[in-house]
Amino acid sequence: MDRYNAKDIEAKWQSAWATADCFRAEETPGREKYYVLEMFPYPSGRIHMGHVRNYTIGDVIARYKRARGFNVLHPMGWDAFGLPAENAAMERKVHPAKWTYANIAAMRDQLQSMGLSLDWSREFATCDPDYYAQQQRLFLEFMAHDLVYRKETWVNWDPVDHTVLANEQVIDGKGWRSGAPVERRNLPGWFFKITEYAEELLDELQRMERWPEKVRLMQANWIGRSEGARVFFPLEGDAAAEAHGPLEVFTTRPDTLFGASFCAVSPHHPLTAALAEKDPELRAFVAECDRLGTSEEAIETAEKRGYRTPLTARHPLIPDQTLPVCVANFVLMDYGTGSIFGCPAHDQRDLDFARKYDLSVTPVVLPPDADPATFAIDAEAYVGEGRIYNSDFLNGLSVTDAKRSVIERLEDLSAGRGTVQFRLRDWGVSRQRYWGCPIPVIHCPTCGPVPVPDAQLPVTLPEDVDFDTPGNPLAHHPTWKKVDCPRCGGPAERDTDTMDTFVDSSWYFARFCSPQAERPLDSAATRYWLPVDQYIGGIEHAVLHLLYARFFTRALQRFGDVETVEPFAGLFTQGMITHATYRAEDGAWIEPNDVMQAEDGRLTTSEGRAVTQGRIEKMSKSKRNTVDPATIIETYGPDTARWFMLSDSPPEREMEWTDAGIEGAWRFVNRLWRLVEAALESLPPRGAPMPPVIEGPALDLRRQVHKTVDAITSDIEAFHFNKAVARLYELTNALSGYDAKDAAGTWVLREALELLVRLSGPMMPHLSEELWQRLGHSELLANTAWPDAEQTLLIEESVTLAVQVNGKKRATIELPRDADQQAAEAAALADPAVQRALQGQALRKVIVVPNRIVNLVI
RNA sequence: GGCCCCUUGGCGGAACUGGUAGACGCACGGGACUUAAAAUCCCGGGUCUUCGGACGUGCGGGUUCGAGUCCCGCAGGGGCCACCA
Repeated sequence: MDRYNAKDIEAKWQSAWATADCFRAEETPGREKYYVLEMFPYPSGRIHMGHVRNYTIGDVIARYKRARGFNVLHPMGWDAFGLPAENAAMERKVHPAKWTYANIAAMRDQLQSMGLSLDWSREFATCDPDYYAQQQRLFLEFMAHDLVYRKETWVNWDPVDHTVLANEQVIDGKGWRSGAPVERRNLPGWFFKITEYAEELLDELQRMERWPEKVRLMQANWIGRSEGARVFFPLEGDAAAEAHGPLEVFTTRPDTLFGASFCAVSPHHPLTAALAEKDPELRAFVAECDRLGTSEEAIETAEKRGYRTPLTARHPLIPDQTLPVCVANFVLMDYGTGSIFGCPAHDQRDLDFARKYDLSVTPVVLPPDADPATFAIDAEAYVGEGRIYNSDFLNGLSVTDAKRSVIERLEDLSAGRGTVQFRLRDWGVSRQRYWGCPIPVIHCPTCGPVPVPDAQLPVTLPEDVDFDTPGNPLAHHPTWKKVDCPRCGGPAERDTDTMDTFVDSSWYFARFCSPQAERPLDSAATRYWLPVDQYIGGIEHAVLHLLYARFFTRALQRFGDVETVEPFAGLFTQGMITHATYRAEDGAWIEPNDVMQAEDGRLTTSEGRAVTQGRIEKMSKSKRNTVDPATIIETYGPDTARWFMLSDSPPEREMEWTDAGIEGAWRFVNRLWRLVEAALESLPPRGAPMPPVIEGPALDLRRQVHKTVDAITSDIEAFHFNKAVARLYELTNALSGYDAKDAAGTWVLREALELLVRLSGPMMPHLSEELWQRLGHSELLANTAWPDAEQTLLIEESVTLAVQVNGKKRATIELPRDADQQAAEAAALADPAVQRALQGQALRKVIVVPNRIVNLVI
């Protein structure tokens, strides 16, 4: 008997599927569709284990749904713009396009070696001019629908690389590449109006039942709805400022208004700018605030600092009280109104600030058991519940009632109003980079920003660019940006920024419906295929990508391109792949490949250096604890890799990669092979009629097989792949111990093996396909329907019940299914172990749960 | 600092709405086959035990005939957000 030859067999079936073109998806009206999508990869050059897990899960679902008769769309593409390509250009003198497309070719080969049921005819990369041309059309649609606007804002600026950095690219206040301290700069850029949909994006989360609770919660927190009030404080002390109108602040604690002791505005507030014009000291203060980084560490260690302006603010509810107005470094311009009132007694930041600048601290919320005469605030603000006091008409109210009451009063006096504030900000998409989708706008000195006319699209990236000069290669290009204004014909310049790569991934799933369409989307195709029925990817995209895509889909609906507002009806977030880490004595990380175990169990490198094993951590290049999937697939074949990925750990949890684990999977692949091979000769021909009588071990096996069909079907539906794997092991174990005694016995054996192979199909497609052929089938397993369990075989004739005495298990009894209470009680009482436990005492109560348990209470 | 989640053998994990805790795999131990090894096959296992049983799902309490599952408190681990007023 042959050993399973992974390489030949797997290549054979991959080409058979390709020849049969099994996985090409076509719109078939009237046939129920199912769109399975895994988050498309960044073409770094090689796939990693996270990809293997992601695409294995997706492929199980896609193959299963196909077998269930759905018209499945399962496409693949490349999230191909981004900074690494520019870094490669700088470091290796290779053009980003060349580097990216070479990586795509290499990764496509690797993905194809996994045997995924993908429709490769729909493949595209976001850096294809065909794709980004359509994205530019969409950008112009956003402009036409007033969903994108231009403004100046504060960004992280790397003074060495001359570029804006995303927050994630600022590490400890320094640029991740240059290491230079990041500055804050005010730069113009384009913003998508995602905040226009804040309420809708938040509300709809409640109805997205097929999304993980965790992701919905993270998005809800990110959108951050707060109820509160806007309050107007009339300003005094400077004619210009008074003309500016009252100071508008946002608060979630209007109930503490009587405890206000100051007002503070952001260093970037217009009022600050107005005052700074004639106040050099204030200008210096603002400049200093800007030098402080926006990194986590900088914020944590930053001291609360303020600058006292000559202004005072009149309290809206206490006519004879005025409050000092400060510029404070902790007030953010882009949340609320960019200004606050400070109530030090009930807000820790305000308290820190008040103590430093010696401002008054008046408690207005009395904790439940506190004495109003003695309650005082020391170093900690009181933020809990309580009764309002020191607060005129609010005295005696609860916090909640006081909020309502004070808002009513403010509204009566036109001194404020109740409002809802979101944490979500508009999405800034301009990036000062080359390898991205050019923003299709021309800046004209007379006409302002002018959209590039449709006929002139796409605005393509120039190829002759210089990466040796720091900064944006598009801005440096000698001719690219110089154009005539499409409106007045005068000399003008292109926008030299490109779009955030998250824009590229915000609509690719819709483009897959009609990847060659002349317009961004073909509404007939999107109507048929969208929403994505099952989206699968990493939890790291819980907020940004998934929120942007939800926003985009709403915009696309407004443009008439799609019917749905939610892009992903079902979302599954897979866990990370972990691996043990190893370090040499000098602390250097050692790759698992280089670790050997000596006879005495000690670990060394191949050169004999001592190695210690560290914690099990997420696979990462920095810890060098990665395992290359290409090596694994080369050694064991894709089915073994896929099988191991699905075994043991539930897919949403972390999965530890171990050599023993992959070896175990390899053993099972071979065991399944041998099981079928060994049985082939004794089997009746394919399609032989079912024998009239099946009994004894054959019937038992048949019951188990059909129960397995039933169980695996629901396991796959529920993403419980580890349980499906366990059931296949159990069935295999049963088959190993099965001895076919007669014709009925071998008939059942054939049925069992065929079902075993069909159930394995989505998980180990190559092996299953080969065994299916060896069992005599000429039709591809990939084109074979999912089996149905024989319902009558799922019902047991006899059941085992546990018998408890006072809740402790004392025995088990066998009873016919659905035996009545008296029979169950009698059988329980007849058991010797039960009698021993009862010790002749009278029963006080008997609980019988049919087919489950008998509990005797004495 | 805020919000959320998790905790079951040596390990990963099973256990549908409260009803036989530990399926299945990994690792381990024993045996068979072999000159031998590998591969393969079979068997074993929560802990303790006076062999009757006792104790066991992070810890302490509660509800219930019955709790891994529900409730309260605590501890440990993890995640996300974070000068968000």
